[in-house]
Amino acid sequence: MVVKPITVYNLHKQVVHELGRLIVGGELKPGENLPREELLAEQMSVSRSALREAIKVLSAKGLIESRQKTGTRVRDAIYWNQLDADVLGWRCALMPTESFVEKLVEMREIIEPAAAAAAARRRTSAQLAALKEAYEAMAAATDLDAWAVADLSFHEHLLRAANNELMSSLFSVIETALGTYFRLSARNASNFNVALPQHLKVYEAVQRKQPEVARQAMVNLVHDSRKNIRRRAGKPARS
Amino acid sequence: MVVKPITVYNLHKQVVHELGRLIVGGELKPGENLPREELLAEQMSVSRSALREAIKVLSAKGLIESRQKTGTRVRDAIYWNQLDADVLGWRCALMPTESFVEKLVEMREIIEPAAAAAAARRRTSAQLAALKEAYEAMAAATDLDAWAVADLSFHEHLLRAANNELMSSLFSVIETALGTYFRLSARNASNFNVALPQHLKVYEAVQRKQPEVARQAMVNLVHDSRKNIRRRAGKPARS
DNA sequence: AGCAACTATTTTGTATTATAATTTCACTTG
DNA sequence: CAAGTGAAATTATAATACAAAATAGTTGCT
Repeated sequence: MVVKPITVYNLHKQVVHELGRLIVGGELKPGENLPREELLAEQMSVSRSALREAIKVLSAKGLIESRQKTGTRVRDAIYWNQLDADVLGWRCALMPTESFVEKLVEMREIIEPAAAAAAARRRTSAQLAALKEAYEAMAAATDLDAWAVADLSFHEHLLRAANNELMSSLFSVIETALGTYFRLSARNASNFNVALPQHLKVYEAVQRKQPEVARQAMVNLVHDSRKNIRRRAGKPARS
Repeated sequence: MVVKPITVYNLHKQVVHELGRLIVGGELKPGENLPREELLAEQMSVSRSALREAIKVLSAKGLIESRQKTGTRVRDAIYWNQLDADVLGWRCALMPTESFVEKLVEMREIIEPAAAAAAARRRTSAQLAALKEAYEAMAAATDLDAWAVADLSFHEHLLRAANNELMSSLFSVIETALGTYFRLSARNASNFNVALPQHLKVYEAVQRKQPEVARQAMVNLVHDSRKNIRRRAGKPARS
């Protein structure tokens, strides 16, 4: 049985990730110049064409800036597209400071209650049904993995029910980034489903179209889950 | 007097915008294939190299997907990077539906009160000084333009004072997008500064480090400004 | 000496061509 | 009819040449 073909064959993507990590990881500092294209291409053993495709992508993400004669230089961090999935991913993987986790959690705490309220106002019956299904999967979960999957599904369906693609897009980016720290929001294997009643309250408020009730229920939910995250993230983040 | 040199000289960027607009504007529908590179390059009068660089950028934005033999096809809208500044910009320029403006405004109403609260907790004295300066510029404004500039500056400094780059990045994207509809949030030339007292309340709460007061003041502010936006955007959005 | 105009140089931007890799699809063969 | 086989189409990569822009240096003029 063959493991996998994986002749990557998207050289420019590899280059994007390699350079992206160097920049976000701080090995290439803002203001610094990249080697000129011909050299860099040789150093990375790719053609200038492939390298340039990568450079354009990184420019689009705001990480670098090219000018003739001057060369290609790393831009200051304030210009980076912080909400780009790649940029955020590199940041999480390479600079997992406790303060940054806090920022991600803060974003989640801002979005989710608002989304719950919006969902309570605007959810369709089909979206409600999907949310119910996710909740029931959570209730039926007997192990941590099943719970985690259902939990994520619940929140995704809730966000979708808010009927604002900007909101769900933001949530998905944030959630993916947070996922790199802790696969699940549950405390441990034994009492993973302590948050079930809180999810029920959110669901019921959305079902009954009570925005403020839904918001408050979600505030309580994320407030409790923050405590868990603190406990789990505290040690590794400090190291 | 020469107007400007502007030998654009970033062909791939032009191509990005041209194709991006076609896709987001709906002229190229999801599932549809672009002409193959050689043809498309000829149609747009650019080299295949420049075209490919553009294609890579659009792929990074989630708008298209290339595969050998199959070709390059437009992806479904759920995969688009909705929070990308370009994508959002095209969306605003090409599909200015009233419902989409509502979504943008909703995002703003979620972020800004949260940012005000965070700023009240974490602002440095330097950030407070910058905020004060922006407020004073608003107070001193004698015409609409000056007011608008100072207003934007106030909100930007507030967001920066929240010390969460994800939050300020999101705000900047949203604000830019909203800017395409109405250059300013003021009602009209005569009473453009009615919101001045509300801004003062926000500033004072931030100064005194009262998060909940700051949040509530900002809620009131954005709530009022929403009414203005409705009045200004109502007509053109419906047409 | 100082300033302006020109020139040379360096680096990215664009174009062109050739070849490789991948995937689909039709076709063949057992 | 199934499984493999090969041809064709399209993107992926590479290599090369030249154009444009911006900087730095140089020259020449006052």
